Amino acid sequence: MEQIGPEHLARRLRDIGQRVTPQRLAILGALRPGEHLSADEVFAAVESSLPGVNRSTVYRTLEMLRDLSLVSETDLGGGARQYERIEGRHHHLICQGCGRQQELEDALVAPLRSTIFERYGFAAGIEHLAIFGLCGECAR
Amino acid sequence: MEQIGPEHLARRLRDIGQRVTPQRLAILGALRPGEHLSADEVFAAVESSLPGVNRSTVYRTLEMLRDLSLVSETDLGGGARQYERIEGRHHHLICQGCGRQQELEDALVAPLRSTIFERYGFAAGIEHLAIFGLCGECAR
DNA sequence: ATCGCAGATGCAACTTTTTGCAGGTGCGGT
DNA sequence: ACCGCACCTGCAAAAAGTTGCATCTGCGAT
Repeated sequence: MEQIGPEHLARRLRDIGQRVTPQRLAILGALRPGEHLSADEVFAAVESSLPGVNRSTVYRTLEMLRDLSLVSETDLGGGARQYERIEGRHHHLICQGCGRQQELEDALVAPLRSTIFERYGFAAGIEHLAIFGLCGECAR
Repeated sequence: MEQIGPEHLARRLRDIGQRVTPQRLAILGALRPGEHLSADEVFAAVESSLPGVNRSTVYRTLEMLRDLSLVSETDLGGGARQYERIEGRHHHLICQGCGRQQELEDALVAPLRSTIFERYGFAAGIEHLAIFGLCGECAR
């Protein structure tokens, strides 16, 4: 059971050589594992706890957090991308027929990661994959 | 060696129950395997061969072609998504350190597709994966 | 060949995301 | 405790992508 607090986040940022700013704490604090938010929703949440924050700061910070693998960014083609704090790898199967989503355990994806490393020496991230296709029902 | 012409594309569209329109032929015709274009570049190309086409038509058509797996859509985080005609599956390894791209054969990804199908009965597309991470050089 | 209509397109407004730049601020070094 | 400056942020404008609606058009049925 991991407790997350401002100091925890601050340490995590500092550990990876990033500056700790109120904006970043607020943005990271607005995200939690298992909850998908759009950039705009993040903005709204941050705005209430720290008025005056700019949209572009939210976008830039989310981009940075994505690059650091602290946050996943997923484009479900629905007009706005979804952001989520990463706490352990997981993936989604998205049916293009009915739109339903299903979680996919990382165990199935892990072999791909290792194969890629063996074959290319490439350390693949693959923190959060969005795999599109057709579910059993819709395939018929 | 596959020859592609307007009639070929038309047949392909009709086969999957889609209407054949000059706009669609032009858009599909502007794309070719191995060449990544942004939506705007597609628009420019189409515009010259078929003046008056609207941007939103380009976006809507690209979206449809993506859903039909005729075209791949990839977000390389560089401001605009890249589109490419699919002729056989292939994937990319993208290094977040140096930005270099490397092709990844589908053979390595195919097992994931089958595992997902066995386990969930889900027919995954995965036509064109963009996998981020660190190449051998940058990992050091 | 013609008709009818579901599906496509053009248009315009709107939302979402990116970018250049000027000023502000965290934090390592003193 | 204070300085300096590289890194951040806010701002404003532009670029990229989406949507609602009225009109148009491919194509199956007549």
